[in-house]
Amino acid sequence: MNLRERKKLEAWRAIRAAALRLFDERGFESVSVEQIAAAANVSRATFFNYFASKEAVVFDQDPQERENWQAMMNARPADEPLWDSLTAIMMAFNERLADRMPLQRRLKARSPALAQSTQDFGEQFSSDLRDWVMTRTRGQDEMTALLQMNLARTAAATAYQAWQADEPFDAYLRRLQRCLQQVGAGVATI
Amino acid sequence: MNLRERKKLEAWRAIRAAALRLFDERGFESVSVEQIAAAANVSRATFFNYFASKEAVVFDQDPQERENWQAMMNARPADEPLWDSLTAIMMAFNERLADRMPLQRRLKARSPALAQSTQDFGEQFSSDLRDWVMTRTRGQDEMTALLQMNLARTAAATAYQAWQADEPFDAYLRRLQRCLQQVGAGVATI
DNA sequence: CACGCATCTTGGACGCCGTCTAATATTCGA
DNA sequence: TCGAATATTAGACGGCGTCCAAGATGCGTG
Repeated sequence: MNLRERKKLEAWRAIRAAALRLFDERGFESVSVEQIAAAANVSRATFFNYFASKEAVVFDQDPQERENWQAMMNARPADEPLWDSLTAIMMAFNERLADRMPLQRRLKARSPALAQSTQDFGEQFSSDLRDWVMTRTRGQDEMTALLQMNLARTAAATAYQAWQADEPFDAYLRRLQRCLQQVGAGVATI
Repeated sequence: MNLRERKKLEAWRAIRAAALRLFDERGFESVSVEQIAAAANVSRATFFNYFASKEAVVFDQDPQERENWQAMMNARPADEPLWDSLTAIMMAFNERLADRMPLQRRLKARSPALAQSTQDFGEQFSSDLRDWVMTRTRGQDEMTALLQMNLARTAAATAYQAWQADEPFDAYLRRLQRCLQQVGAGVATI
């Protein structure tokens, strides 16, 4: 790793750390990008060099995390049924969010603007997942593959919605597992 | 209906009509809220009195439409399985979008900012749908109800994603039907 | 009709976001 | 060691979304 690359990663982390600290103290909307930049000892322009928006600093993943999940995807055996791969990938991805998700959730609860934001932890992950699914199922029924991928994401979204304020992160994970199973088994009769 | 209420509806429609026309001519980002307001003969402040954001003017539904789908939801028989109700509601809702969805899609295709926006046609609809589902399944397994609702939305999202640029609206509707059926039947093995 | 009241509209100002450019600083490769 | 590639920065800009106080418009009552 270059000195340049090391510095980049360091700057990225400094900005995000400063931003999350300030957001946690004062709330998302009461902190301006200028204040974040100042706290991280960079200029406002540099902030936007690393993050596309103020919301992105809450949702973007550490650049090194990306390599992790990409490796995880590629490690799935090629002959595994797509849905089994998807559930395994989704569970593993979410387990790794144990430390960041509660904070992100607290911020969302306090700030409507952030909650409304379409952005999500999934943004980058979903993009990579889509690529993986597409190469994994090349030549087969494309829409069904797309559908299964979206179903896996919906399972996560539903478990997240059902996550009560006072519950620990584990409760979310257990619900995610249950949602994935339910979806795989077909719609229940209610 | 009051004169006041009639004027309100009229203003809402004038603003939206002007906005969509301008967006279609010049693209979403090249039209400012000021220009929309001017074209609709209202002030900039009035625009924000009717629409919460520039994106909202693309995605919000006509106030009268809302009564339609609410009536449709409440018309479902109480003893119908939830998933059957959801598929019927989702199909009927989407059929009514025949005229607006192609335009909205064209705008999205031309403007990345709009495409990225988390907003959706579903925004208001989903909120009402959620309320309907919650009262409809009161006392039963809440998470499963939530899950089914989200699955129906995912079916629509997937059909939308698979909608090729040159296809007519009907192709989207047919795919939506197929997605709903597939989800109801359980995940296929790929 | 006349009046006061509620609601809607409007201009103007404000803070902040996100983009851009041109100049400067830093690192890299040779 | 030096030129090329890349990162950082200040500053300016347009536009979005919010706010307020003043004026206009429709409403129910006497």
